[in-house]
Amino acid sequence: MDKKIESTEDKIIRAAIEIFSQKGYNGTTTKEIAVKAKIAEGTIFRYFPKKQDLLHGILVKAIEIMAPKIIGKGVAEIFDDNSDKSDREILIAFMKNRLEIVQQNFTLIKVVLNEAQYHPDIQELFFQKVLPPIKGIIDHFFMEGIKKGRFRQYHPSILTAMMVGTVGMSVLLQHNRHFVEGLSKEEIMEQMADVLLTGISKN
Amino acid sequence: MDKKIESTEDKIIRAAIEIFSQKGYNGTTTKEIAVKAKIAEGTIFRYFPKKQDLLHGILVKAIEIMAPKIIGKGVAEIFDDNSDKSDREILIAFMKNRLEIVQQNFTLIKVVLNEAQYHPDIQELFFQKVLPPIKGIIDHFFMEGIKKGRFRQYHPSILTAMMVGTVGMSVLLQHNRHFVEGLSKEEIMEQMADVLLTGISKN
Amino acid sequence: MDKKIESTEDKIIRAAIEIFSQKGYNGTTTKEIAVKAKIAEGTIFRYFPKKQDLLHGILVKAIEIMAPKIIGKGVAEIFDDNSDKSDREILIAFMKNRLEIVQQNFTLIKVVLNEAQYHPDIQELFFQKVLPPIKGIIDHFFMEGIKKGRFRQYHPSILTAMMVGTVGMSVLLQHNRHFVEGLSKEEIMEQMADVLLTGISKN
Amino acid sequence: MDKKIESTEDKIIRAAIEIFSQKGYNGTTTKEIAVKAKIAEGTIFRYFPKKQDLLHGILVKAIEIMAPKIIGKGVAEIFDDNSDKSDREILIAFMKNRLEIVQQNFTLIKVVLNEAQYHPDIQELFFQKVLPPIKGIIDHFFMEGIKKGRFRQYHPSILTAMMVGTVGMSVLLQHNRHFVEGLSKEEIMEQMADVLLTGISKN
DNA sequence: AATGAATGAGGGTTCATTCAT
DNA sequence: CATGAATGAACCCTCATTCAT
Repeated sequence: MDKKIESTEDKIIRAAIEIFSQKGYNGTTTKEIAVKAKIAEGTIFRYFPKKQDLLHGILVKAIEIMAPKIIGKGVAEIFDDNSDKSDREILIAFMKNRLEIVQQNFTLIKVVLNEAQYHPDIQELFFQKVLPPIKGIIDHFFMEGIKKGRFRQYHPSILTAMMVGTVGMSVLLQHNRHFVEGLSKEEIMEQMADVLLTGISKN
Repeated sequence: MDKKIESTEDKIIRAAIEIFSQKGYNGTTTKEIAVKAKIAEGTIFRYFPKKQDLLHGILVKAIEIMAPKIIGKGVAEIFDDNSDKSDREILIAFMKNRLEIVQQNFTLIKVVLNEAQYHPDIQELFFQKVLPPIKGIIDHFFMEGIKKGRFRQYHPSILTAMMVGTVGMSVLLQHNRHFVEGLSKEEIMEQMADVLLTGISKN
Repeated sequence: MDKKIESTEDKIIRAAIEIFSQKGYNGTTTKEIAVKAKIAEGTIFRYFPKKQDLLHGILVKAIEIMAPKIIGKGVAEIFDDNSDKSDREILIAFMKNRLEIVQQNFTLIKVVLNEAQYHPDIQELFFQKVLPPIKGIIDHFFMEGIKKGRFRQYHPSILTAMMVGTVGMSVLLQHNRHFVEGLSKEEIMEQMADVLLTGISKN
Repeated sequence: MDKKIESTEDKIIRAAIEIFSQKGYNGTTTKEIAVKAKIAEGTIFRYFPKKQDLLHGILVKAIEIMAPKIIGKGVAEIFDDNSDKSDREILIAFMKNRLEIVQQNFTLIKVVLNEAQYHPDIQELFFQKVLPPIKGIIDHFFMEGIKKGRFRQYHPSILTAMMVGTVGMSVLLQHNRHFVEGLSKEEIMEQMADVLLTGISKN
């Protein structure tokens, strides 16, 4: 009953995300998208007059889907629900939650990040609409810690960058079983959070 | 006088790397490469019978160029030349050196990493020829620190992953001036190394 | 009003046969075919993904068109309708009928025979699907004559080969007015049939 | 010692004939010819400025090689040396001799006949220089027979055509073992000659 | 004379886009 | 609205031909 009510536009977007993530934008034909979406090739162009427009549609979709998860519930939930937890537990919960979100929307994120490299308009949208709120929240998190004297005096954006880099790496590690052997996804994330936290914390 | 003695094959490879890094493999035409290399389009196919073969040529080039830098001089230089330095100074030197190498070969690395996503054979080569030696060296560095009791008991590969992620992020930061404002490349790298080191070190 | 209802596929096949017969497969461009068929070049590839496939399409067409003419009506008609005629009249009718069929489909046959030389798959199809039935019928005709004591004891396949060679030559003679001067198509065919018949007949 | 003294031009011609006969003129690259002739590709163009010129070279070669065999020795030899033989023996010897010549120069003849279809200048040369003498000789042979009252009153050119067609078919039969089973090359030729002779002879 | 690297026009083929149904 | 046949520009690639060595 989920598929039945999916609009034609959504079917197209979904198919496009999936194939773009596998073959890249330029490596994907509109025919392939039509087949995966189970519609006629011509139908795509009723919704997205140019193939390019599909990328914009995807980015809009990405913002729609991820914005609430990242901005809305995410932060409040973690910090409020865990107000009685230690810093370590909070950071780990925070990073695990991020990892979760990224992994759930992996193909979507992959497409956006990959194509942003080559499409200046996508890039611009990404740097103006997508990145700032995410960065803002994490920056804020670290700034609070610094202000409250629990974290050392680093530039918050650097800590944000490191956390993003760390979470990013841990995502990539999930896709490369040989890199770290013998540890579960959770354990990896925890050890990484530990290193970060120890490096950041005042004592 | 530099260009005069460059072989036709090298001219092609160089042009291909440059344009692939800007537009991606599938977004680049052999015509564009020919124009940039200032040769006839047909000449490309004397050296690389299929466009695909250009990617292999690039990967081979990448291995040729970077292998000595990463494996050879890099490690010995830093650790031997700095044997009287503190851990902090060594790690910073190490990471800065890495950053330098990555930045000097940024377009080349960008192409390889991007296309490895879509070309299984490139991916395989990368995971079998390129990644292992790099990972081995860094793993070794951290294992030594752990063995000598200076670093805590983390899984070395996790520390490697974090360092790579950190260096990777710092490269990206160079290309996004808005992310961290007010700090130089050096300062960013140093703060990051500091966080890592503090997180890792025993005391 | 004839052309209007011709399918795009048939238009392509027809144009291809015509140009292939004039310039050979390798001497013909898909562009030329498209122009002659009055369609866009790209359209050809909706029906025949590879240029090669055009040859198969033509061979299939050839079998479709000629099989009924050769196997079906041809034999029955001649032998049944002429049961009261002399051997000479039957053979002449038979050969004339064959000549007619070959001449009507001259370009088609020319293409198949020419390209069979260079395309093993076409060759195989020809020797397995096209030749056997034709040879079978003619062999049968001569075998009957031999069995009934009207023809001498030659190997039937040799007589078939001679008849085919003779009809083939007479086709070529139509295209070379200088070879036999002063005789009509009918007279040539009749004299040839006469020679054959006299050579074959018992008395 | 045969190859050593072969001129570069002859090496090219020989290689060209061989490959043209296998792949056709348009299906053959000058590179392939160069490789088979064991020379550099550029060398071909010193002798034959255009690829087309190779065909003329081949035709000239064909005339050079075959003219003496067909016109000169051939006829005299057979008729003089066999003056005490029966008509049947003479005709068989004649046809066998022709068959021999054709088979020895099969690739050469194949190329000329095939390409004459598509190259008007080759065609013209063939119909003006090659065909007439051959036709003339055979016509003469049959005319003599008719004049001397041994052969019936057919148009000589028709008999020539049939003989050529018959010899031609027998050549093709050599390349198709399945057509006539159980008979040797000699037996086939003899039976064919028998049919022709019986058909032609007066009693 | 011979070489073979370089050329570039042109070939087969792909694919985003249009449009009549 | 949806379809899919048709389009043709542009792509990758081939190959006859040129020319510096």
